[in-house]
Amino acid sequence: MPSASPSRKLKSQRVTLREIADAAGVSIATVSYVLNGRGAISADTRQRIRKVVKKLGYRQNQAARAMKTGRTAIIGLVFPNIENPFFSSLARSILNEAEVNGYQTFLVDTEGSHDRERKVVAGLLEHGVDGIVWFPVDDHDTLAGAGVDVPVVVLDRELSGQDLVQAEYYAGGKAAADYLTALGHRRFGLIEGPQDVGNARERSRGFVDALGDESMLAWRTEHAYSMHLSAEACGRLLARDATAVACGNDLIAIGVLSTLASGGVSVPDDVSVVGFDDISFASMISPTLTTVRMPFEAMGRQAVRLLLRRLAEEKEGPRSRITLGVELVERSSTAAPKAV
Amino acid sequence: MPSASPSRKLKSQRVTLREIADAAGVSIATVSYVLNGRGAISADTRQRIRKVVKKLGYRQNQAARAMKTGRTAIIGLVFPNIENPFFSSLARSILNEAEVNGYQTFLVDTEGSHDRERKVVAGLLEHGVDGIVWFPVDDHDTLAGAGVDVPVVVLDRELSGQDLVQAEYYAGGKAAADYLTALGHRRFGLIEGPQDVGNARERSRGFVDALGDESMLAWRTEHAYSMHLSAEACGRLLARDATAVACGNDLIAIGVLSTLASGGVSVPDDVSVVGFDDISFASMISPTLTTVRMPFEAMGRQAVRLLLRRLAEEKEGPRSRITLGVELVERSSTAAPKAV
DNA sequence: ATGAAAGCGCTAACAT
DNA sequence: ATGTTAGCGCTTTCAT
Repeated sequence: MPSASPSRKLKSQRVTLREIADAAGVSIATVSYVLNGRGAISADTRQRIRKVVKKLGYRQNQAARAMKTGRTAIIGLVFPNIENPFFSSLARSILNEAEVNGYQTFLVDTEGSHDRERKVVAGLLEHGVDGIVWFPVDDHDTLAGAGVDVPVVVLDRELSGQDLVQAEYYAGGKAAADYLTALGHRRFGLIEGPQDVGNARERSRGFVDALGDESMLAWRTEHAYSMHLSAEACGRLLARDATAVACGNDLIAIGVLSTLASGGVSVPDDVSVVGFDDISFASMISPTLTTVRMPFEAMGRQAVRLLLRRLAEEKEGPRSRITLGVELVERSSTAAPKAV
Repeated sequence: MPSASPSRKLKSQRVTLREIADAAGVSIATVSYVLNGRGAISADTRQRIRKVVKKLGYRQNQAARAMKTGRTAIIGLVFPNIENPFFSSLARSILNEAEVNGYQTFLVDTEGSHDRERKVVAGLLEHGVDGIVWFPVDDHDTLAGAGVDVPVVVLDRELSGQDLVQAEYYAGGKAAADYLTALGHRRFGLIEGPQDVGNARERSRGFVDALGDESMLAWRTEHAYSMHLSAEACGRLLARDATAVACGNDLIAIGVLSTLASGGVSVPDDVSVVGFDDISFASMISPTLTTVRMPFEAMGRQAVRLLLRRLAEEKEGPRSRITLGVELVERSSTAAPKAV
């Protein structure tokens, strides 16, 4: 055996419970108690320990803690694309609410891929996340049967059997239509978001239903998952056979504004444009965009709270569905149509 | 003692090494070896174990692993505001590079506060992150003396003694000026980003230096951390005493475009506008924005790689500084000035 | 009011 | 080629 070296300490420079206990002349149990506010510890020892903790710069080792408690105080956030301002706004509010509740958040980007959804969630599970907030790529439940054994809250998608937080898409579409018809518009164009997800379909449905008279819809086209408008959409737009165009989301609307501008069509004089979401850019561009505001802040907050509630109590029990209100924000991309 | 109950299993439903070992008729060490590709295990047992692992849906427990190895395979990402597209682009590339290397990422938003920088980093450290990628609020090193005992890579800020990844701000400013003068412009306006951070100062300095002749700078004003332009900037802009205006970043440029549009000033016919960063919106708005492209992808990748290199080898050693090139992207917000 | 001690699930020396 | 075993740092039950 090697000679017993007097100098140890070569290992981890991180201060442990043991060292605190020694320095304070108590047992590690006692230190643990005061750190976690458990047990009955005299004010005296409590103070002494607190002092040592501070002096030595002790930090709890959450990994060790997790091994005993089975809880990591980590949640996973699974998003399709954080570069999209819609998602980053939502992510921000989730991050914030998680932190307020003492949770760290793993953020993973699925890049719109089902395969990646499975893969990244597996990684999350290895790290023992206590729960997951998931914004699925589309309405497909890629996690079904993937052995996810922690609570999951789904955002904005329609997956059966999952806790859900969403917004009033249908009402939002309706609000846009009502607003436009109240302004006097009678000939509409509609550029929908990708119709493979329920919320985009609902937005469209709300809009079209509210129009009532089908003949008022001059044209309707779907926008693919890409930055720029389709040739069809551009043609429709510049043909000017509608006095107002509704867009499935603000990104589309910004593309529309851009196309219209380069085509020499004036907004809102020649045509009105309304978006959906109210991403931060909607109020920064020119003209500022009339749009239907998504409750980002509230959605993120509710999603985290719902998750934490599952963690704390009702592991089982009926699925919750929280639906939050939307609101039309009037800006300068809309106006009454010019008199014919 | 309670009667030995035949049914155990009430505890953790998560499959452990032990269970795999039992099912495969080997020791847990052997399983550990094949899982980690260590030791010399016969192809036969290896296969048998792999099969059992799959069948039982085993997942490594990273927390337990971390306790032994002292490595969590987690990095922390500390950002001022992920809602800002500049940051979300950078975040995305970091997230991606981390994952490629087998790391999970804690994302925390400091909301531009020094206090929060300290606070969130403490949280990160409790969870044992192996390293941190930090985009400081400004050039102030709030973490100095905070007892951060893991490698840190700083983005885009000038903090002494830290590993650093940044871009050629000065050259970018210069590129904008050179481009504009080559077009024939001689009267410039400059709206700088907040000058309390070095990179904004460098952008301005590069621009002004390249002008050479001071008299060519008709006016110059600073943009505060807020969404909209100052009254001063608006006045300057609409006074039209410059044929081209350079902006400290794209967000400012978008505000400028918007102000100009509502003031009836045509871009680029009446005045040219150039931004900085090339956030995704720069090419979506109208007119599309001429700007200096930041190498988001490369910066994120390099930052993570630098961090991992520190983790793997040179714990000590001289600080690295990686500076990445920028590039002017010509779009439709700039043109030669109208003949006088 | 405080302490002793049993693990949580894993890795890696060391033994065989 | 494979098994035994000692912890990693913590929480918590049970004693005292």
